[in-house]
Amino acid sequence: MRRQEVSIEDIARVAGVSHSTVSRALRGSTLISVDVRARIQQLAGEMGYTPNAVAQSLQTRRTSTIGLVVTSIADPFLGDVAKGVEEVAREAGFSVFLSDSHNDSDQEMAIIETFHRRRVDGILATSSRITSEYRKRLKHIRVPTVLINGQAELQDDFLHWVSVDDQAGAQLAVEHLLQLGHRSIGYLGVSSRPRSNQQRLQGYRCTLEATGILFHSEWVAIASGGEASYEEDVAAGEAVFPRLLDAGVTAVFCYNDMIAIGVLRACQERGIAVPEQLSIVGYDDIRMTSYVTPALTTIHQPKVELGRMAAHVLLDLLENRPVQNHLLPPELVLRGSTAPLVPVACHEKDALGCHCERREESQADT
Amino acid sequence: MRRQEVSIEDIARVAGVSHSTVSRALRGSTLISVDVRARIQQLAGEMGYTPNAVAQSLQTRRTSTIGLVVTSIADPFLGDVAKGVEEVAREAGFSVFLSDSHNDSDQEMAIIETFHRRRVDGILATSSRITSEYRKRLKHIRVPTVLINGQAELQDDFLHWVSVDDQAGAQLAVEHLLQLGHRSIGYLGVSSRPRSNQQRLQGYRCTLEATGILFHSEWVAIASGGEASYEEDVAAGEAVFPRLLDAGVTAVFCYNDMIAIGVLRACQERGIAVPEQLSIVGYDDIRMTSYVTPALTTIHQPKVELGRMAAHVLLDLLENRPVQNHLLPPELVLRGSTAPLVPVACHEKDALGCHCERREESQADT
DNA sequence: ATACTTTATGCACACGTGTGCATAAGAAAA
DNA sequence: TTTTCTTATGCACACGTGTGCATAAAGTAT
Repeated sequence: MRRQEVSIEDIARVAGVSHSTVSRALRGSTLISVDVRARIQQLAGEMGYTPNAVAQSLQTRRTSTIGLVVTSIADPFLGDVAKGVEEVAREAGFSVFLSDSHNDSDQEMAIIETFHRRRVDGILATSSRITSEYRKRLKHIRVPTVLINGQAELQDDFLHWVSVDDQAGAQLAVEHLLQLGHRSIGYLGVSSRPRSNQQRLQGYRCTLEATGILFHSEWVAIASGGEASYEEDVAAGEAVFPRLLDAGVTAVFCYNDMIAIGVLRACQERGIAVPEQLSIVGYDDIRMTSYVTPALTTIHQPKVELGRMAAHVLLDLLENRPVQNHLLPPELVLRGSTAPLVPVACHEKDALGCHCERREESQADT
Repeated sequence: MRRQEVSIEDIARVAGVSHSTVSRALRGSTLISVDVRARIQQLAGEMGYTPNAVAQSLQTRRTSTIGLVVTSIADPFLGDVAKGVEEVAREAGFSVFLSDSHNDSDQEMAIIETFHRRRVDGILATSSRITSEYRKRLKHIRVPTVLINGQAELQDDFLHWVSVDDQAGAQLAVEHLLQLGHRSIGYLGVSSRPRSNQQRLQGYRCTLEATGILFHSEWVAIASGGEASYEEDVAAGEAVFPRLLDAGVTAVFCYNDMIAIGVLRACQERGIAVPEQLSIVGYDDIRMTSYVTPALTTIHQPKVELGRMAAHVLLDLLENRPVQNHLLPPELVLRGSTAPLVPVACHEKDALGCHCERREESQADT
């Protein structure tokens, strides 16, 4: 039923030569005389020859293929990363296997196993939480691997990585809020992505302390979520935020943009004006941040660049070029969810101050 | 450097049998005696054997691999579709090659060529604009192909497809607006995705005419965009909307959610209250629609389901099962961007009517 | 004991491509 | 003409796996 593909053997038969000659001619070997070479190449075109990459892979022991594991391809953050990866890979003649782990370690290991079975030349994993047996297995199969924004501490020399500097990002966020005059700044984190959460919390804490502000544990709340989905993050932000509010913060730095949107919602429900009464800083700079009201001030992660960089490191690794890990700098993006702190004695800024009194009335529905 | 993988030949040597016996034992063939079978399977585990899928593919002439072409993996719509595809594929033991065409026909053809070279068992293409030479080539290489929300008219019997019913979606949108009392309803479309735009326009027009409303060409505006990116759509909506406004529409049905957000922005700039003064309906139901203000009423496309369904059709095709194309039903999702038309003489609905007076004040910042 | 069936295994080839080595053909040198 | 060197080509094997067929071993029926 399925049409038989034409092989170099078929071309050889028609041209009256051996398959070796055809193979060499098609690869442009100078061993073959120019006229024969030209004739065979033309013939290949006419006969509609398409090289069989599977056979080539078996022979050369290289598949020109990389595996990309993501925690969720429906996550726009990872969509951007994947775009960068695919772009660089394709340019270098590589194809990309994509697989979605649902942020589950077991599934991720199964995916790695499949990739290994398919003899991918290298593996890229995003936001991966690498367990110890996982690491052992990776070490055993010896497939070059690069982690993107990895969620594990890495001391092994066989695992490479490219990440955005979480601590620096947190510092940018907190410094921005400090500069606006805020002194009671909360942090709203998550437990489902332990490492980056830890890093951002660390950056938050250090920056505060460097300014001489004592660390208040009640200013920090960690939402214990499951598999890190979109809707979950919003709900988590919405649910956990009141705790920080009770602690009296005037600004919140959120683990990511979706959490921040959750906080934004909680504020809308309670009639808290953003940014007049509360400043909010998100993290990631997903597209949505430009379109919510108010638009979110956030920390930009270079997502596509992250993917590109990781792919480059992996390709270098495959060519046995020297490589090094990369820590990319995040950037502060100013939008509309942050504003200067209104002084307690508000004699000069009465236009803003008037919001404070009617905090509890502007609530109606639900 | 790279460790040598263990092959069935290696296992055979250790077990003192031939590689054929190992091959059969590992595949659970009853030709091999139970004890030998068990011993070999155990041995394979101990030696860390991982079957070489490349060699298997060469032999069986099946790669258990499908190629997925998307116009942009950074588009959250396609991210969802990809998720559905990957899910079903993996469950069936298939791996997915992902490639991004940037909505460019030439690149898409190049990708198809690569997929063919890699001998994928089947191809899935999303939102693809299939040119005639493209179709010819697909027909020639005879790789089973399923189109997802394809942008071309299809009469060939070798091309299969799964789509969401655009015309029905448009009908839902327009009927909803009619029910709210609107009679001057605009359509804001795009030229970069001709087929679905045409279908939605058609549904819009038919529904209006079925209600006895004449078609006004000045109620329709088509934004002529380039490669269909996110930001472009918003800008297009924002730029083109004034034309419809001048035509006097009280409601707009938009080609997609991003266009609708563009319209929303234009309204904010001009101090037009949504939904009190203008109703807006989007299309796609991307996640963002829940988080903008007001939240967008829109037409939901079952994105993940679309991917799942397409993958199922493709798998059926590969198993030579009878298949049929699918037209999935869209759904209307009611949110906050649509409201009843305020009657010209507004004596009964004064709660809404009062908004009309302060149209021009509610604007402050740039 | 012989002939026939059943069971378990190996041999050899196939899938399509790449490449080291031998060699035939032709050219150049003696 | 013979020898040597160059150039172009084919032979044969390799990559790792699956499978039709032959066959050895063991069991069963005559």
